[in-house]
Amino acid sequence: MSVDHERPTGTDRPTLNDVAAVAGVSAATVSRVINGYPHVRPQVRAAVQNAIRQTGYTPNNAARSLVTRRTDTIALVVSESESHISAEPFFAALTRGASRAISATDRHLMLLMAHSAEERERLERYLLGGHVDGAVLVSLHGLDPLPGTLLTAGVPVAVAGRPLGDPDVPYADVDNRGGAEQAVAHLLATGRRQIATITARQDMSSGIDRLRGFRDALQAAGIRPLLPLIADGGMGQEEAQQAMAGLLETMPDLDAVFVASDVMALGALHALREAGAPVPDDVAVVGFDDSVLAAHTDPPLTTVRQPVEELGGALVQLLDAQIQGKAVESPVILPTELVIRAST
Amino acid sequence: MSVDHERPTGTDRPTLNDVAAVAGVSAATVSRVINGYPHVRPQVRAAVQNAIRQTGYTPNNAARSLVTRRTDTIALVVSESESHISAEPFFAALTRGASRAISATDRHLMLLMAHSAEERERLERYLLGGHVDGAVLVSLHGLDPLPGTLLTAGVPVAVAGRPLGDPDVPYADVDNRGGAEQAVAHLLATGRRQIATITARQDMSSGIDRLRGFRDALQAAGIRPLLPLIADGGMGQEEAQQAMAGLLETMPDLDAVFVASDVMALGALHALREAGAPVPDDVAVVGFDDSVLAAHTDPPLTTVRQPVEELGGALVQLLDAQIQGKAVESPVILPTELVIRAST
DNA sequence: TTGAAAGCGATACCAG
DNA sequence: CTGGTATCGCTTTCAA
Repeated sequence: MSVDHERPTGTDRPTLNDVAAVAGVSAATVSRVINGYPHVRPQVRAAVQNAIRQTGYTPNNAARSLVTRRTDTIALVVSESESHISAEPFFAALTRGASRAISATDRHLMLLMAHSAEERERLERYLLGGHVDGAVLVSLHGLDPLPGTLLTAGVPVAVAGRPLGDPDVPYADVDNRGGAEQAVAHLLATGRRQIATITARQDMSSGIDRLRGFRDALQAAGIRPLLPLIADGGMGQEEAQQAMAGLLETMPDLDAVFVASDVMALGALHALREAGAPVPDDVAVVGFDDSVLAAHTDPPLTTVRQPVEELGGALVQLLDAQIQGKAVESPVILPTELVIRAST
Repeated sequence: MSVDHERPTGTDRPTLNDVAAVAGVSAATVSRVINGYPHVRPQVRAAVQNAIRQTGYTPNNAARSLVTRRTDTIALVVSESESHISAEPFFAALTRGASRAISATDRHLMLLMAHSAEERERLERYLLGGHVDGAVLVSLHGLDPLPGTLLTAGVPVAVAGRPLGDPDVPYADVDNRGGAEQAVAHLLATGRRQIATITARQDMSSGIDRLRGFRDALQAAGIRPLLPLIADGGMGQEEAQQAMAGLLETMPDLDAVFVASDVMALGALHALREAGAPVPDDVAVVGFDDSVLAAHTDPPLTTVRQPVEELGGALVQLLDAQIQGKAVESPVILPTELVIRAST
């Protein structure tokens, strides 16, 4: 209960030597106990563990990392521009999954967001500086050179979502193509034939793959998707709403639409309501993501659920393999699942 | 392009000495340049900066931290149980705000989530172990002793949301009470008089404060809120829906309801639709949060916007003050704003 | 099985 | 204004 001489911040934390003194052994032995080195007499081990408890010792990460050259830290890198409102649930779930996997291996999660070009540069320097044992990269845009740069510098990398550029970088993704196929198959199974799609931006693999799945499913059913049935929905709800309105005008006998995201599907629902086309009686609607929105739209939205949290875990495993020098089996593609609600 | 002898992870990064050698100065001088120490000749400074660029040098954090006893790292601590879907946008926005503020001071953000009691303990040890310069605590439950523990151990702490326990811990919060008052004032201004509320769980300050604001506003208007007009909405949409149904039964001449969150307000809207009570003609509804949902409900929801991203920034500032030994002005209460839509 | 001692890379004090 | 050097706390040979 000494009150005077309070140092700024826990200056007086016990060190390895303090523990060693209490246990009556050398610092080296304490270190061995802490790191689970096998050849230590049980008695000594016990004594050391006692001393650790008594002193309330915690290893100093900096000192440890200085000599081991490990940081026990994994970076999760998020580009700011992606943190659109609609992407937040995705980001949150991915983070949760990654966090869980990271703590399971007794490491820590550093969250790196670039809010500007300048920070983007700082971020790159940091990652190259050996401050983390690996990096999960989320939401790369177009042909971002970052993964390649890191890999050649020897920094383990795992990318969320199929990267558009280098196909050799380890990545994990949800089965966007398969999900789209499921959605279309479901529409076909319920008797729809004039099926349109509203696509998301085609500069991300998810957008591309969902469109591809759409096409594949129709082709497999012997239907050639008509070009006018493919509308660019941009990213947001409003754009999708306009796209839907456009589709209705061009193709009045349309009976179903597969929309590349739930938020966009919401826009489509609005357009359909305005046009007086009942859902699902006139037009069936399928979204993608199974976001919170989906259960709450009117009518509730049939959509494709993607295992985002698992994706986070898979990405960490991809890093783990690289760190441990094991064979990396990339890509990891996680299955999606159709969630049927009232809109179809 | 040497392929053999690939060391595990960038083992051969340049050090301070390498830079010093290239620049033809001592390591001490290089250090001074890096840390912006003023008394260095411009020429020398330039030479050093050149050498840094040439060598691609990045300071080794571990080594630096070992001697400075700073980590340049701020922890963001999230209790797992809070990461309900409905809380995700809050969490995402807070993180973004904190991240921005943290990088502004050239530090890094460590994201710590406790997924179990065991991990919760590990987390506490970690924080106490001096591995971070400060911790932002999100979503404390009830009377969590963590902030107190950390503070007495000399670890700077900032809590998101008014903590129920120790009132002396530095915290920042949005003006839940004021927001509720605004909401009720708006209802009163539009002629409503039979105003009910559906509260959120009363084990978090946000729930308590929103109810308090509701009461205060009515009292200020000379209306004594009738007890039957206060219904416990628990947390979720379903519970709120039931609560709304109950309210309608007890108080059939109700003309407005203030609901403690948007998700819960959605439940209320459902109940009202089922009861055949048009919104806002029969009953006006106000939510809280201005979440993504709010703009998309039917009708779009009047709600209270809270500056969550700013909250994240404020929390970091609170830590900053403590780290720098300046006076900490806590609490910081950020203003809320009424967003009027079609539900009122 | 254990101890002694040499660093890991950067900072900061003390000379000069 | 700049250089030499002790030091931070821990891991890891090398000997014993």
